[in-house]
Amino acid sequence: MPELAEVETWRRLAEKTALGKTITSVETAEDRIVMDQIPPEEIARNLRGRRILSTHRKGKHMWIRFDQPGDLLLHFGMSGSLNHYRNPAVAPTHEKLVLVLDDGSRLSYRNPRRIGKIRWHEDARLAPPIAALGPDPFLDTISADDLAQQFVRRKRPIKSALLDQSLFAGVGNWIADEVLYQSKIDPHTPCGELGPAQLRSLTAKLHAIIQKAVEVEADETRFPKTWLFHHRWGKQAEYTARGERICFETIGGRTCAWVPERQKKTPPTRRTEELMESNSNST
DNA sequence: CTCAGTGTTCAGTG
DNA sequence: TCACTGAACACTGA
Repeated sequence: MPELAEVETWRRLAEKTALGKTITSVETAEDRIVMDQIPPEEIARNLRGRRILSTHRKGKHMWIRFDQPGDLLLHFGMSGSLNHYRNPAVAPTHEKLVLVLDDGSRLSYRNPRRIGKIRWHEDARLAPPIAALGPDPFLDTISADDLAQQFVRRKRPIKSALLDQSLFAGVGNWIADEVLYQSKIDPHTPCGELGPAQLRSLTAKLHAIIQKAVEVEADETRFPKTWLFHHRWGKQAEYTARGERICFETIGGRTCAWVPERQKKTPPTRRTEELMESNSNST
């Protein structure tokens, strides 16, 4: 499930297993959809003999830097993953790129559904998809005040804005739904109509959820029991741990799982805050 | 057999 | 131009 937390977990895997090692050989698949800009043979030629110096991530993109200029960019799309193993007999299916390291172990990128890209760039930070990314909620702090500025007069539903990588790099469909559920915000709410208390709750939950997901290495079995996540897949799992009914609806072109009973347009917290503000203004 | 899906991009609309 | 929507992409599994 390649959203921010999964990609960060894979970056750490690469960091732990491959840092400082030299690539002795490279195996590539003949796949000109995943490797759409550079032929597999060229990627292999570029990589062979290089030493891995650092690993990086922004949003759902990760890249590896070497002892010579040129970055290897990995994007996982809907179904990709990164694996590390020693025994070639246990190789996963649909491997697209395998880096064989000087200790004999293998760092492997796979992508069964082929929506995802392996690319090469002199400087990944300047590469087209990465350069356009907004703040990453794990690397950067996103403040409620900044959001309030961004959202003035914006009418798109908050659910759709959360999926916008130029606003929240790395947030995907389940993280967006989880944030809205935990901060009790109706996913249809136009961005510009969100109150200050809602924006504070949203930013706090955004950081907390991602922090937790990374902390447990994106292992969903270790996500807190109260999360909507455990109940949002499939059609029959229609109730949260609290017994609330889950609604499935398309918003911003994606299926949104939400709980109308809990996620109201104008929650009590906002009313309270507006009263407090008008009181303090009038005194 | 049909359709939705953890993501991104691009054509099209107002 | 801008803000936004929806289809397309490739494949798997329910």
